[in-house]
Amino acid sequence: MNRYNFKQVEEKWQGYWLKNNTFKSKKDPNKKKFYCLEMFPYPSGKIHMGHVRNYTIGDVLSRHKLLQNYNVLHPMGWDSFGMPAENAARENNLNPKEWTEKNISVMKNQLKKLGLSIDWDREISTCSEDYYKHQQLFFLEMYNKGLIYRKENYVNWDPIDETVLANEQVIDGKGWRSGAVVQRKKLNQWFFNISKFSDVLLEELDNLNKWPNKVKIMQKNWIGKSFGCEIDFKIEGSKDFKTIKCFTTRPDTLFGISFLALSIDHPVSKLYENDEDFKKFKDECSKTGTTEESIAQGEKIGFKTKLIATSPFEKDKKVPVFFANFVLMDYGFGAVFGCPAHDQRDMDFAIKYKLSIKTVVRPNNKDESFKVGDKAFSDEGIIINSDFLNGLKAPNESVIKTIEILEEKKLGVKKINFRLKDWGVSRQRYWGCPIPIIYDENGKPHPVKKEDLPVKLPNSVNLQSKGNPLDQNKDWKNININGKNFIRETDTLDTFVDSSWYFLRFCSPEENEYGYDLESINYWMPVDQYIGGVEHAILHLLYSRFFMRAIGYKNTNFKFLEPFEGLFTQGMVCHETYKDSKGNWINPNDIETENGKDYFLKSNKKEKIIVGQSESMSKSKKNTIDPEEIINTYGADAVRLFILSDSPPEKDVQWSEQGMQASYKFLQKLWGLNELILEKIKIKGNDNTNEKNLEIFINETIEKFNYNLEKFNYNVLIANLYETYNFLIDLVNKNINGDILLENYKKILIIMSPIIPHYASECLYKFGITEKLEWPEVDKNKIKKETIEYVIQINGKKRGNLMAKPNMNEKELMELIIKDDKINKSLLKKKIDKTFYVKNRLVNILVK
RNA sequence: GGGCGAAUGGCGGAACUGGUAGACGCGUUGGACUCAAAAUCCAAUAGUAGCAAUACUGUGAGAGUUCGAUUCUCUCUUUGCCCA
Repeated sequence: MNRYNFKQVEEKWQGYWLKNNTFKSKKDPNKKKFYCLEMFPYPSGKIHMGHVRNYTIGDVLSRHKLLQNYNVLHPMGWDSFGMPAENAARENNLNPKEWTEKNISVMKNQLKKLGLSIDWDREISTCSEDYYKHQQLFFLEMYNKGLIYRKENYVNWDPIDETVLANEQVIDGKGWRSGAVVQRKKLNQWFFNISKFSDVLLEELDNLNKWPNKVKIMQKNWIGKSFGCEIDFKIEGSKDFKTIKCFTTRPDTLFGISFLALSIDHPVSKLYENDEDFKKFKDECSKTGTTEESIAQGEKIGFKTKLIATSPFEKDKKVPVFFANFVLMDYGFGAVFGCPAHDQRDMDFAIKYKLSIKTVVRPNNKDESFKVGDKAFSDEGIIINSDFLNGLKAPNESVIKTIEILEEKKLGVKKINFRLKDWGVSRQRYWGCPIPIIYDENGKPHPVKKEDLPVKLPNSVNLQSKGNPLDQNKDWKNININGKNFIRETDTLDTFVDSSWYFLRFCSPEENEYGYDLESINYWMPVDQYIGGVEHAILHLLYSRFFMRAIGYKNTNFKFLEPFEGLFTQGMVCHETYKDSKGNWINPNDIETENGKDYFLKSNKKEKIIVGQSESMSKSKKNTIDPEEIINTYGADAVRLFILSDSPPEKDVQWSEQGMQASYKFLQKLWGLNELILEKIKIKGNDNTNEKNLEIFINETIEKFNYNLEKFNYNVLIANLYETYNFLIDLVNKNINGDILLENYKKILIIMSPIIPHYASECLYKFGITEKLEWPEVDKNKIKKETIEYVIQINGKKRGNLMAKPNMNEKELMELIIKDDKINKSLLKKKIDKTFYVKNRLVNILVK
C-alpha cells in the first residue's frame, strides 16, 4: 500500500489551484457574495502559530462557502507600516522598506504553503504608495469636512533619545531604550474627531447581531456614556475666576462635598504660572505618566490654591480648591468636586490633606446614624444628612432629583458625557503614512493640493540620529511652492489608520484614482465574516467603524456603514514554558525527556528543567513553535487538522507535539481507507442492511457538519470526521454495493475538503473526480430509520433501552415495555404511578 | 472595586430546545506482530464494590424549581479576560 506523500500532493494541488485561478474572485451581481476576511498580519519576519490558526479558521469557512456556490472574496494583505520595521532597521543599519519587503516575501511563501484559498491578485501592502496615497486623500477629505483638527496634547517624551514614546515603550516611568525618566511634554498633534460619533457608535452596536456579546460590551464600556450634570461653583479669591464648572455623575452627594479638584491644565493654573512651588508640583505630576491606569494606581497628590468654592446648596459651606494629579483636562471640564465619603479616590485625598468627611448615603440595612470609616461607601443606598434629598434611593432616584433641583435653581444643567476621546493620530516616526499638510512661514497649516499627492516618504533617511527622522531630513521637509517657503508636516499617521479601511481596498485593489470603486464596495461590503484576535476588540474595530462613518459623512452613496457584519474572535495558541535552574527561559527544542515526567537540557543532561504553566506563545518566553518547520515535517493538511482539533476556536488551544503527530497519523490512516475503498468499489456486492446503514450515517454526518460549521464548532467537526473514519473502516470489510459506497464516500471527501483540502482533492482525483464540486444536500428520506432506541427511565434513572419502530405512542410503547423481561424485573411488585413520554426519545416511569 | 465569561475522567474536550453524562482525540494498561525496538493492529480505560450480571456515587460547593438539571434560578469558592 502506498503511503500518503503529503509533499508531492500538497505541491501538486497548490500548483493546480494557482494555474486554474481557482480562488480568483470577480464581482458578479447575479451571485450571492460572501466576504471572508481575517485580520491581516504585520510582516514581522515569519508567520507564527497564531496566524496559522487564524487563517485556517477563515479558510475552512471560505472553502465551505465556495462549495455552497457563493461568490467568495477571500483576500490577504500586509499591515506593513509601524515601529518594528524602524527599530529593526536602526539596529541592523537597514532600510525599513527593504526589511519589510523581505519579510513579506518570506511570509507570503509560508502562507502559500498552508494552501489557503486566497485571491493573491488582490494582495495589498499599506506601506506602498499605491495604498497610502489614497489614505492621504481620505485625510484631506475628512479635514475639509471638519473631522480632523490640531490641538496641543501631552506625549511621553524621552529626553535622551529626543523622541516620543508609545505607552508600551514606557517601562516603570522610563524609556525602554534609553532608560531616561520619561517626561510629559506638550506637542501639537492631529486628531480625528471620533467623539462626534460617540452616540451612533454606541447605539449602532445593537444592530451587530453576529458579533460576540463580550466585544460589544467592551466597546460600550470604552465609549463610556455617562449621565450627570455640570455644576457652576461660586469662587472667592480671584478677580478672573468667579465660577468654576464641574462635571459629575453623582450630584446627589453634593451635601458631602469637601473640596474642588482641578486638572493642572485647568485655566486657573494661569494664576500660578510664576509660582515655583506650583512648577515643582507640575513636575511631580508629570512623573505619573499619561495613561488612565498609571494615574489611577499612582499616589494622589494635590496643590492647594488660595481659591475658595461655595457649595451651591449650602451658602455658608466653603471648601478649598486644589490642583490634583488625578483630574484629567479632557474629561468633563478638568474640574470635579470631591465627596470623600462615597468615592475612594476622594477619600484617599481627603485623608492625606486632612479634609472633612461627611456621610450622605447610608447602606439599605443601616440606620441614619451610619458613618463611613476609612473606606468609601459607593454602593446603592439611601440619602441622609442632605436636607431636601433625604430618604431618596441613591443613586437612581437621587441623581435625577438633584439635577431637577439644580436646573430649577439655575445652578447647573443635565449633561451626557463620553469617556471616548478624540483619536490622536500623530506619530513622530518615519515608517508611516505622511500627513498631507504643509505649514507656511507663520506656522499656519495648509492641506497639500490634491494634484500634489501623494506625499511620498523619502527613501533615504538617517535613522541613527536622535529625534524624528523626517524632521531631520531638511531636503524633504523644506519645500518651495511658487516662490514661497513651506515646511512639511513631519509626523506620520498612526498605523491604526492604515487598518481602518483596508477591507475596502480589497474590493477594488486595481482602482487607481481613488481608494475604492463605489460599485465594488457596495457589492462586496460589508465583510460577512471577520476573524481575528480579541486583542483588537476595542481600538481597531472601533476605529474602522468610525472611519466608515467619517468617509461616508455627508455622503449617501454607501449601502452600508458597519464594516463588519459578523465577527469571530479566536483564542491564542499556547505552549508549556520551560526554565532552567537559574530561571532562564528554555526553548522546547533544547530539552529532552526519557520518562515523560523529568525534563533536562539536551546539551547538558545534568541540568534539570522546570516545567511551567502553558502560556501564549511568545518569543520572550521562548515557547514558540515554528509553523514552517512543522509544515515541512507533517504537511499543511496535518497542521490545519491539528490546529482546529483540540479546542473550540474561540478558546485558547494547547500546542502538543503528540496531538500534532496524531493528526498526521490520522491522515495516513485516512489514506489507507481511501486505498481500500478504491479496491472495494470494483466489487459489486450487495447487502441491503449495510447500504441502508451507510446512507443513514452519511446523511447524519452531513447534518452534523452543517450544524458545527455554522456554529464554528470546528473541534467537533473533526471529531465527526474521526467518527466517520471509524465507521467506514469497519464497513469496508463488509459486503456492500460499490456504486452506493462511492456515491456516499464522495460526499464525505467533499465535506472534509475545507479542512484538509490537498488531501481531499487528491482522493477525489483518484476516483476520477475533477469537476467543480458542490456541498452535498442532506437527504432526509435516507435518514428515516426502521427501528430506533427508546431510553427507559424508572424514577428518573436510566434502567435500560428498547429497540422499536419510531413514532410510537405512549400506550403502545408501555405495552412493549411491560413485556420486556429486563425492564419488567425492575418494575416487579411496584405500582406505576405516572409516566412521561418524550416522543422518539424516552419514557420515564414513576413507581411507588 | 466594576463588567463579562469559565469550572465535566489522568489531559484536551463533547452533550440538540431541560431528556442515555464523558462523543472524539491524547495518555495509560494489557495483548498481537518482532530477535528486539519503533511503527502498526486488537482490547480495556470516571470512581467504588463484585468473577460477573449488576448496584451505588459522580459534571467546583451548597440550596431551589422539575417526573427528570452539566443545562434554568439563588448563594458561595476558585479562576480567566476586559475596564478602573
